[in-house]
Amino acid sequence: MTKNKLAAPLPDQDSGSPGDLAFLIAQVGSHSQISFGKRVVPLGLRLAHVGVLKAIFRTNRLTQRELGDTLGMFPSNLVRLIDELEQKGLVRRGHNASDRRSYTLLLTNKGQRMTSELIALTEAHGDRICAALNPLERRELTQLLRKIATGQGLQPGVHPELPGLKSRRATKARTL
Amino acid sequence: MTKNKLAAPLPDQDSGSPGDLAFLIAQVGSHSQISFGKRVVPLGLRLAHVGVLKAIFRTNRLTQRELGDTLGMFPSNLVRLIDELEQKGLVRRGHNASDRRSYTLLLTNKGQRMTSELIALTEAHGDRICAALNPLERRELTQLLRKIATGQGLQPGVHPELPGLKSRRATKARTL
DNA sequence: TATTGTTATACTCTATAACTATA
DNA sequence: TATAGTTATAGAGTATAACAATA
Repeated sequence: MTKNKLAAPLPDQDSGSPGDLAFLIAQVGSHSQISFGKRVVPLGLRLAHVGVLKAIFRTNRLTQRELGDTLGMFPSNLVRLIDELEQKGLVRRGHNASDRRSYTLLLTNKGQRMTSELIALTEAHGDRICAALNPLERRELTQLLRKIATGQGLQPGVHPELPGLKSRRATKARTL
Repeated sequence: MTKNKLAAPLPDQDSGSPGDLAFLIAQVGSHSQISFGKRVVPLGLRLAHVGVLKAIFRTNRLTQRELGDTLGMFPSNLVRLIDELEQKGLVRRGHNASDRRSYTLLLTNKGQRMTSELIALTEAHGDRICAALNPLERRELTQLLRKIATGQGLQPGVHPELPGLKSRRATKARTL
């Protein structure tokens, strides 16, 4: 039998201090990401796949190396990711006439349809996340977060992954 | 020699749609988390340690099981985390008179000093993250995010970890 | 019989180094 | 000699099952 001696009074904990705000940002952000990750599973994709598809969709004819630099991923890990997307028939490695070492990454037709579907899914997801906010509030939130993002030098469209804690590589990234 | 044929025009990408907002939230949130994680390394801690210390600090005399439920962690993984904190002399496993199977987790004096230091660090961190916002904007942002957080049913003070994608357990969590 | 903390282990993901084929 | 992609593998982190002590 659990005692459950309903412990200790709770100190206040979101007093509106900068620290609490930073935590709140991380908390809501993480929730948004996890929630989206779940929505994408029925399509047979993981979050990482989505990032790659989006990047290929936006910047056409990227090389694997360029894609890795842009997303801050290791080329070695990108290989399997692209392999998987290729096996699903979403991405194609096109041969490069001018440099036979490298491939250019292309979306197949199926890949383009998938990307469209992902965009729709993203909108639906965003709508649920922001359900508590009216249109004006959403615009305000967007502007506030954009200010932070540019202030912090974040690459638009690139989601920094967590384990990058160790040694995130210098990113000669191009802008997406 | 890299060709670097500065590829393809860039479609617009933060048009302010709900999907873009959800992405922006996740992006800024992830950045905040990574950045804080780096700041905590010099103290010899990882992000997970901080979460545990905070939780023990807030709710006194928790049991490992209770802590695990609250944070949504597996008891097995909590063991090593507590081991590490105990080895650093920050946490102590106190014996429980009424149930000799379980321990109650306590902060040592050193652990309390560390927690104070962490709180100061958190404030400094938040201040840097929000550097681009004036006090009024910070209050606005806090309120907007709080609306989302409560709307989404987020546990105050509990940061959902990413890999929970798989099968996050039903949390009989108590409130922190 | 059920529960707390633990151990051992499988699985996934990230990071590093070495190899090949081109340049 | 350097670079693109690949392979193999080390290293974290997360999840699951089984066990000893206690209830």
